[in-house]
Amino acid sequence: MPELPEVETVVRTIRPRLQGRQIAGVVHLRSDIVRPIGMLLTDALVTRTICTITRRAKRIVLTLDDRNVLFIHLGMTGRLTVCDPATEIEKHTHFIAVLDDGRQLRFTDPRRFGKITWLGQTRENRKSIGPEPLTLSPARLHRQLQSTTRAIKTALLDQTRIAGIGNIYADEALHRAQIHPMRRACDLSIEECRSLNRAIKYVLQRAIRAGGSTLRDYVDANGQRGSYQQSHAVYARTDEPCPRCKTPIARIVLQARSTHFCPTCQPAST
DNA sequence: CGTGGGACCTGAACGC
DNA sequence: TGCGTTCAGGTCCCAC
Repeated sequence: MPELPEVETVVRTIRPRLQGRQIAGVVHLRSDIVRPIGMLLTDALVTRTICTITRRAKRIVLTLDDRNVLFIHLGMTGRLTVCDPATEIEKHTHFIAVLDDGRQLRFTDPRRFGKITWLGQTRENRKSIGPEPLTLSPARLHRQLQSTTRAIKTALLDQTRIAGIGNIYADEALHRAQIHPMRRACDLSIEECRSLNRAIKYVLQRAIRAGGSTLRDYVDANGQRGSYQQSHAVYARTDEPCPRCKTPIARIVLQARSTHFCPTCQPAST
């Protein structure tokens, strides 16, 4: 569900409620969403203070006062909320941390693609996560795309190449840069990479400003929906007119993911 | 090593 | 009403 802008929005809305709070208790309702598999976080978390809450790609990063680190990945349907203890516990709530102010941090995730990963003091992540798109240079993007013949859309979804872009923002950025999603990544010129880099930053920043895109489940830590879906040019707009040229938006399936583009603005060959 | 395809889950929307 | 199918903001694993 959540891509970089949604995760960033959750982090920004949850930070004032979490930062500096001490963890008073932990409830595991399902331990199989924790990595290492089945680890109980009680001993690691209780009496610890949450120092910082930040984002790395699509992961939420909690740093504790003992310098240990916890990653939270929301998967497709994960929600992280801070609520009053009297609030009814939603179905599919898998983990609760009770805070020293009495409120509760709750992790809810119907599809269970989300995970809470205990990193401890480990600095590096097993599989390297690619560079952050908001601070990426056109030259670096070009380099990241040079080494693969896969479709550019597929390359943008590869989190080891660039981290944080998902199905919505890949389609939106490619439309803005006027690049066909099936073009080979290694065939993009430096000029096209410059344009794509600008487009990626533009859509991600605009989406963050709008609080993300809510198509189904996504809400921020206060339960608020995002509004960027209203600005989508192509995503989930099959057959609607392209906002630039009015050609009906096409939908194809690429890597089992639906892909939306304008056949006129995004030509298959240059 | 790089790549494509299926697997992992639940629930909402739709067609019959 | 009810049942079957399809689809969904994401990775992960496993044959080629």
